[in-house]
Amino acid sequence: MKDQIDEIFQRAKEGKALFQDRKALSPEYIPENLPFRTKQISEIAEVLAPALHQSKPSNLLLYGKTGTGKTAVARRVVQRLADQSNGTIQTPYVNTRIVGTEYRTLSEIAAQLGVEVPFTGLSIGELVSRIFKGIQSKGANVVLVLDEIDYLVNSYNDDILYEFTRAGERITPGFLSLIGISNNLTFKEGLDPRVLSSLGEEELVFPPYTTEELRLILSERAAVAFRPGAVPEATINLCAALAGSEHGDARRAVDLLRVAGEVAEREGKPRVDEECLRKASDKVERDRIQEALFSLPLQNKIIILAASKFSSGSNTGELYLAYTNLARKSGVEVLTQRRVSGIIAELDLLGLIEATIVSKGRRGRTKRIKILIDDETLTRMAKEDAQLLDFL
DNA sequence: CATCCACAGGAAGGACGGGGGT
DNA sequence: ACCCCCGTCCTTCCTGTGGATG
Repeated sequence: MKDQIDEIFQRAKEGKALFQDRKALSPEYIPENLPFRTKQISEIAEVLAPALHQSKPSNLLLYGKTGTGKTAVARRVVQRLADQSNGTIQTPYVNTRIVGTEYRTLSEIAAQLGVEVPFTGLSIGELVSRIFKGIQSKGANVVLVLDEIDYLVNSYNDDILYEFTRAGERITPGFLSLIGISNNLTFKEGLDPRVLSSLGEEELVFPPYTTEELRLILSERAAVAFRPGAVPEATINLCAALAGSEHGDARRAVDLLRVAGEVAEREGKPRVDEECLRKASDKVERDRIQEALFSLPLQNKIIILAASKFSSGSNTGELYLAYTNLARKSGVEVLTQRRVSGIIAELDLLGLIEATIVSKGRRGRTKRIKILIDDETLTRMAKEDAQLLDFL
């Protein structure tokens, strides 16, 4: 018994020695140095520079896949701009996908500008005019960063962008410039031409990091985050390779390294070896699935359970029938096939099931559906929900 | 080689709940 | 008190379609 206790404490002591600054691997951390992005940084800085002598900078559009440094670069440059302006320039930042809706995007902007608005109840138009009024009354200059702007445009429309791109007419002494960040290279297609020509005054593309670049980024971060020698080079290489094969996403690479460190810590290993990394890779994926699964609405859960009855996969018609039975049995309202078809598409997007369109010629066209979740996880999900207990 | 199945998935709109302004 | 707005889920109605089959 004594040995066991000592062992745990010993692990904790060693584990503590593994990390020296864990924050350096957190998703919000913006490193002092942003490698391989000097060109983008200076271009953005040049576009924004006129702001410091009171003239409106061009609007700017940043493109690039997730984890290519768009957000970090934009935030860093904009923050410096705000610092240099002695408080004359405000730089609100909103990630439209994270806040979720048009309304919340606007109220978040308002909040960051110090404009008080109720968190619901107003019309979009009212919110927009309050924001403009607020800016106007303070005589402020604003450089607004809208992250994942493609989400906003695709889920809603470009009305908000239209308002902001013609803000010049409504804010007379100051200005409002827009930096849009998009993961999607084709999102411009759905844009109103007037918005496009204004928003796209300047454009900048962020290419994915190569495996070699990821390797350098990771070792730089590791040097800050971990005690010297805690992360062997082979681990860094593997981590870069894993993330590199998935479109050069630096955020994911860093996240993976952090989890690997936590695994090593928990297991009391003296260093973060390749095995830790592989375990971390599994864990990240499992966590993602579990998170998505457990937070599903009831109907979606029932559909997943219905899908799980077909061990070799099913199609939309079959699944709908099974779902209907299941829902009836538990006294839950039965949705239409159209809705179920929509939910199937959502579940596919979440990676919880795999749905591929197949054509069976004269016997129609449907989706071949397979669940990607093991029974054990599924059972745990059903146990969480009182209404689903019967299905076990 | 046209046909026709079994759906896919877009468009519009409705019910409902949370919350305004005046 | 009354009417308005938004977001979330759904429904209804609809047009579109890959390819085995007759």
